[in-house]
Amino acid sequence: MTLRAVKPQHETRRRILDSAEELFMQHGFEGASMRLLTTKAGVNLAAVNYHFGSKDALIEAVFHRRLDPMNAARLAELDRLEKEAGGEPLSPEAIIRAFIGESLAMIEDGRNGGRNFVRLLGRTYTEPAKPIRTLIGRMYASTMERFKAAFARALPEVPASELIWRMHFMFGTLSYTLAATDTVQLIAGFKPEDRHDSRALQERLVQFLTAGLLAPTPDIKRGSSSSTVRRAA
Amino acid sequence: MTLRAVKPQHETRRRILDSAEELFMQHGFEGASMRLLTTKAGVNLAAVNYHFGSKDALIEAVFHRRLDPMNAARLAELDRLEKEAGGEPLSPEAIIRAFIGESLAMIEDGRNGGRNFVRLLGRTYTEPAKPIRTLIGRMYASTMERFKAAFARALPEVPASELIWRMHFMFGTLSYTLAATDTVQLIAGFKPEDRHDSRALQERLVQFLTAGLLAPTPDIKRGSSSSTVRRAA
DNA sequence: GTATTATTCAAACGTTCGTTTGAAATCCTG
DNA sequence: CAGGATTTCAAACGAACGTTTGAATAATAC
Repeated sequence: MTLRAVKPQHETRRRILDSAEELFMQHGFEGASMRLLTTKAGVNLAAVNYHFGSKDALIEAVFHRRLDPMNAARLAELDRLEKEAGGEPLSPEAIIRAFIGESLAMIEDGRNGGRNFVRLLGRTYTEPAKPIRTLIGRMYASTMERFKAAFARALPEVPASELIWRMHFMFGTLSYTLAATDTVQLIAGFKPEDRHDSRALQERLVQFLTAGLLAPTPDIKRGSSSSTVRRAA
Repeated sequence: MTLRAVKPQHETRRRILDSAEELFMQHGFEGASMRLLTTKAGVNLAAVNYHFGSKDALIEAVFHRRLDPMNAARLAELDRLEKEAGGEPLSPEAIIRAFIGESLAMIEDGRNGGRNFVRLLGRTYTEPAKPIRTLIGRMYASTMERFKAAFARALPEVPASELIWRMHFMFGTLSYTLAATDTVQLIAGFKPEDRHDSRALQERLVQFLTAGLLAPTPDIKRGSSSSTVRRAA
């Protein structure tokens, strides 16, 4: 009588991960209880402990499922660009696009939960719990090193210490944008149709971040103006 | 025998607020339990409910104590600048300084808990819990409207929709910087002495944000280049 | 078709949560 | 210094938390 389709190998695991992704995003890690989570997934309460071991292990699994491929794609894109450039340093804008492109494309993936994950990710950068912070730090370490090197090659005149701050700022802008664009609305006036248009959002972000990255640094006075920022329009 | 000094009117309230501020920052709102919180404050477990009514009311009180004066100072500074300019629109950089200056100065206030609050604030912008989000939104509404108007006057050539996005990006950079500068370290290489030097941080942020705000917009082609960002150095 | 393994399930575990209670202690006021 | 209001305190409340258990069920292998 039950017309259940063919049951994949680990359908239960996938259902749990999907629900966890969404509920962690909506209520936070502590706020999303096992009972709420398993009920939404349509599985038994004990299923999480059986398949993942613990709630903490489930949190780890949620991040590994999406973040590992995402960072791999970022590195692959950077590799592709560098191969294509044949030894020449890349343009800062191209590096920025390689980094933010992968996460922004996920915003449009409302069906498979990619959008949920991207918002969850943006929130997690400011997560207080230390185990989660170290987990995220470990998962990003190699990717950040590669991009830092790419930026350093593209901007040899910018001191390393300044570059790290600029990358910090850029990452913060992306993080906040992913997390808060359609939740917190401190500034009234957003057109709703803009929120999920990842193409337009990407262009806006690239404009903003590229300009910020290339802003004159107060320390080095190689150009004409030392500290004043020239108007663009 | 007890050599307790003069006990102010509401010493208990203040002690609770200070502990809550720090523990909410370290462990999140749900992770900081009443028992941990009251123990740290050196007060009885029931004191929070007696003085504030509930944990949620305590959270509200934590924000009101600092955020109301902070936003008032932002508006006062903006008023002062506009009076000084006598009808002329302000420079974008000056408006940015008026907005971020108040929160950055707090980073150096390690003794009175201002630093704790600023980090807590940065985290809260991506807080999942809806009551907290609406609370923060309400507390920022009028300030954001005033700054939006100031930016619009300073940048008449930027369309309103673009300006809102740029403000969104700027606020995100500030928020992430406040929250994550000395916690999450995705990019290795920070010099520790830089982290609490609010003066240097302010200059770095102003450079970055001003350049981002003034970046060429793809829509309007008033200047020479349409979309390409000119190198600054 | 039976034996073995993997998964699901309802129930209960001990702990911790935010809150309430009523009496004791302290502080103000007249 | 007496008396009333305010604040503190130890104890307990019911509810919700993550996890464990052992039997029932489903899937797989021989």
